[in-house]
Amino acid sequence: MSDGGTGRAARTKRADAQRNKKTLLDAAAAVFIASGVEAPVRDIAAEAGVGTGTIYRHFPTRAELIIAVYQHQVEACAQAGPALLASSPTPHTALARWIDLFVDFLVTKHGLAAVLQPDSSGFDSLHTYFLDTLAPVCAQLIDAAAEAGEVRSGLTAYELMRGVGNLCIGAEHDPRYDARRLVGLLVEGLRRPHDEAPTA
Amino acid sequence: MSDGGTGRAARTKRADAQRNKKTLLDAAAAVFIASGVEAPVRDIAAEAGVGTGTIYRHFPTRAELIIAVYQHQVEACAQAGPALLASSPTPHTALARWIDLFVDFLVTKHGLAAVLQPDSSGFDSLHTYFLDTLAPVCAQLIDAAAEAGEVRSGLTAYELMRGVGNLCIGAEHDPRYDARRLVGLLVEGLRRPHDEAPTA
DNA sequence: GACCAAACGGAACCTCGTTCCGCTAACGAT
DNA sequence: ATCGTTAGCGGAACGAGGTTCCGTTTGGTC
Repeated sequence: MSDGGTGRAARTKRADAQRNKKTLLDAAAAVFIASGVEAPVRDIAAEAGVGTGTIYRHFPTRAELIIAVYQHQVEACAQAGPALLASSPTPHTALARWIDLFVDFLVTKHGLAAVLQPDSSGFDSLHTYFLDTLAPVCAQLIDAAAEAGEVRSGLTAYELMRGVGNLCIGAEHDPRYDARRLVGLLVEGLRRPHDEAPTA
Repeated sequence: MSDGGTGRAARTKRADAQRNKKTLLDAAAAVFIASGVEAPVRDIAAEAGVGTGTIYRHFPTRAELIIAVYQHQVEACAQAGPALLASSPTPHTALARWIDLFVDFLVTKHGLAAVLQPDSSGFDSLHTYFLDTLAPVCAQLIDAAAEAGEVRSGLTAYELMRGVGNLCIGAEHDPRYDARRLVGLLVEGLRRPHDEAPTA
């Protein structure tokens, strides 16, 4: 077989390529922390000590690089959903806590929220990845809360995720704007008034 | 005196300059409707049939042009505040209606909301203009509602405006995302629970 | 050690905001 | 009506950013 010595099943990447990919991810993470997610690709290349072409060989687009950098955290957030549902007193509390997690994540990554929207000039893949990963989890929490009669119905998980994401935009450099508080209000508004009839 | 014939008090602009300014505003408005607020300056220049330099003579920056185009509507929105307060059954209702007005405005202008954030690469003036114009009105409505004991305290008009603006981002090309609904939820969350003590 | 495709680096390209500057023509003075 | 001044104009040029291209380097194989 043409399987490389290191190799698992199929075609293994060349050693320097693997090394570069990791170097790039580390460099990108560092630059994102230092300069925000909107940092120029060239800066990341410089930090990693590679040419710009190398970045594009590994990540077809800036958005893919961002996805790769945050993938683990997004997945961790997704996995926290069921756990919170199990450990929280009520589903609405679980939902609120889970959203807090998400907000903390977004708010601490400079500029990430801003780039989460569809058609943000080629950032569709980012938007899609985040939403595809997290919306199902969110839906599960919403459904649980709805079944418990704690929230109004009619709001989709997609909408809620987008709303929360939007509220987090620009929170990082503006001391006058507290995204957490607004998200809290939104989640509070989601709560079904006691006099309102359940849908189910 | 060096006062022009047409002139009011001081130096009057040349006739062609005034004409071009109006042409530019019209062209910009048309292009914004057709292609969104993010349309390239060159497109606007082309639509108006002038060179790009001409745009910059009249509007030092893209943001200033956008401000000029929407100035009337923003001011109309600001003026609607007191009127709504007078004509609505309760201050919270007035606030909700006024915010609806603002949301309708934002949602119908493709991409406007997205450009309303601070440091959106040189769009600070836009952010400042919108907030300076509308936040005081919003504050008046919030205060009235707070005095009536209808809303929680602690949220600034600035924060609310930014939150609402953020929620409107990207609402225009995404049928799955209804900004109005989310803003409605937010305003609902603002309502003070009946069992909560007033602050004042 | 030689060969070859995978990977690399970075110049080049495109778009977009903004600036610069030589030319045009509006307008007040005569 | 003509002239001179200069506001105003057009669009080339610049810089920044994402992405592509291609000649060169190099890891892996025989």
